[in-house]
Amino acid sequence: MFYITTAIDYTNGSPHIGHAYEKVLADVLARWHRMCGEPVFLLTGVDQHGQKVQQKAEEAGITPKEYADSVTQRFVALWKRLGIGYDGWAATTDPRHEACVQKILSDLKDKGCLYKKAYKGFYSVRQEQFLTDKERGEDGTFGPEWGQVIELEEENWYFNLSEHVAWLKEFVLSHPDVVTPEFRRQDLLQGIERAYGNDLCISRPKERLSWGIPLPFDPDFVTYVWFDALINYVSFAGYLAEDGSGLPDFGRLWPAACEVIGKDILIPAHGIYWLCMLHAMGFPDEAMPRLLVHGWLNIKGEKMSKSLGNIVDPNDLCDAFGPEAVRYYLVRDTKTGYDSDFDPERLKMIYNTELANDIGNLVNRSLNMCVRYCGGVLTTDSGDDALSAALRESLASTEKKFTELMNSYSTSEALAVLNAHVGLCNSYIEQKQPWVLAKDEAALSELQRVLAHLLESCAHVGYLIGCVLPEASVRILSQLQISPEGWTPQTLSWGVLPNGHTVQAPSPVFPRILSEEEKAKMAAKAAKAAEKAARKAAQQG
RNA sequence: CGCGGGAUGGAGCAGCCCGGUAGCUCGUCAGGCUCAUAACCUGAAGGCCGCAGGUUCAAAUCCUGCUCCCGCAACCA
Repeated sequence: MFYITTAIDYTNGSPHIGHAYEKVLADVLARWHRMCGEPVFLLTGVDQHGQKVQQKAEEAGITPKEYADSVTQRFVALWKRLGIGYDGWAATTDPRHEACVQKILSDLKDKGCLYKKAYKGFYSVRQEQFLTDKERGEDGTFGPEWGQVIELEEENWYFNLSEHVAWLKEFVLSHPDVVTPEFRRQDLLQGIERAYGNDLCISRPKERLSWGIPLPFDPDFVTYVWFDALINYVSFAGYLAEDGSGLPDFGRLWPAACEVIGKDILIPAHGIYWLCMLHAMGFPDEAMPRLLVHGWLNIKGEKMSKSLGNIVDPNDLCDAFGPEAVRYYLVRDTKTGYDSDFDPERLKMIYNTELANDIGNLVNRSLNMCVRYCGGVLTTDSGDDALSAALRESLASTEKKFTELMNSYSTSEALAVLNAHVGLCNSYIEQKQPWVLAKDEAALSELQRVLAHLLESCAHVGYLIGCVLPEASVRILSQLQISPEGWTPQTLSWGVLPNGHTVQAPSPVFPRILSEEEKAKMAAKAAKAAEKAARKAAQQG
């Protein structure tokens, strides 16, 4: 079972391109493993509790639940549009989740992992949070942004995090694959060093924050959002679920093969809190999840933020380029684990070159020649030659590399490898010149062989790209008149298109996206080329 | 010396771990082709691989020092 999760998004604002990247990445990986024949469960959702949601709701004059639900709708709509095929939806206001959180809290309290303690410190009334020395200005005072600052003493519940840190360090040291990429694991090890001696406050007094899950053993408090949110990975996998809850069988899913998160929430949330929580709950080392940490999409080298006003709405991109172009761009132009620079011009460039010009055009020209020269009928038993053999070898090694790269989350490199085979096919066409072969009856078998090699390649590429572009994959395969039912990347081998197979006339799978200006430029270029050709023809006679 | 990431032809990146003609995509220029989505193929120009030292027969690659950019430093994907 490949159980993959994403971070659940906080419902205090609209989804942006960064949210979309994480979900697309997870969806691509899920689709890949599903293609490979593994049972897959993709869980995503929303984190609906917490102070910011409560505040936003108050500003809007509605209840926190109403506010969270309205934002949730925007996420759901975007995931639908982007084709995120999730199997479970983790909304933290789901009563089944709340019940699970409360059970876990009770269990931890029974085990002696939780205690109540008074904390005294400076508190900002306006920001509703305790302040530490970090918030002090250079002169040692708290700045005006905090408003009225008072000294406050407050009781809260704490999780004995510090008692699990030694275990955590040992665990992370002895399990190199717990965090991908490796340099993030090093970050985590450093973060762990800073975690010694500090326990985690897991409650908020109700008079300050009412929008949360009440502590089962102390109704004056609600659960701290992270403690609530992290549990989604097990609660929606069926942990401690009632019979008939409709949740999956926990034993089948857990541990998560891949929890996809952003670099900002590795430390301390996932890398420290979450793993220690699981350890406290009694999960053994073998039942710890694996974390895949992705980077950020920056905008022109700058961090995306509301204050800079450079937030990119994925819906606008879908309007302009289509959801699948957005999907392809996100996993193609981002090296998994690292930051990348978001640029709509690059999105368009990559779409036009790799999808429209390379793959799309290859499918189009191959099908067209088959229909035009052979009535759309494929002949696969027409001899062999060195170039064709090389093409078959390229395809086989491409599939092997693609598989390895996808299994190690390297989506960008995997797509590059696939594209390289497409390039070879286009080069093969130039060398074979099927339009010349078609004029020579004696060359019929070679023509048939060339077309068979091209269409077979199109079928394989069209199939494999399905984990990134499910709709385009269907369009390609349906033009090839073939269904990938029963195929897996591991068993895919030469000959999926049988002798005598018939294909249909093509229509562009990836129409080019050009502005009026670019179209004019293209036209000028074409006119120049035509003029030159005419001049040459005149010279020759 | 807080920590980490990065600095490679016009742009974006790979190569660095395991030293030995500097590679890819886009762009530019020239040629070819005409089956195709004004697409495709071939070739060329363009880089003293951030700076300065060192090790070596040989360094983008190893070592030392320095400069600059970006992020993190307990709750923004």
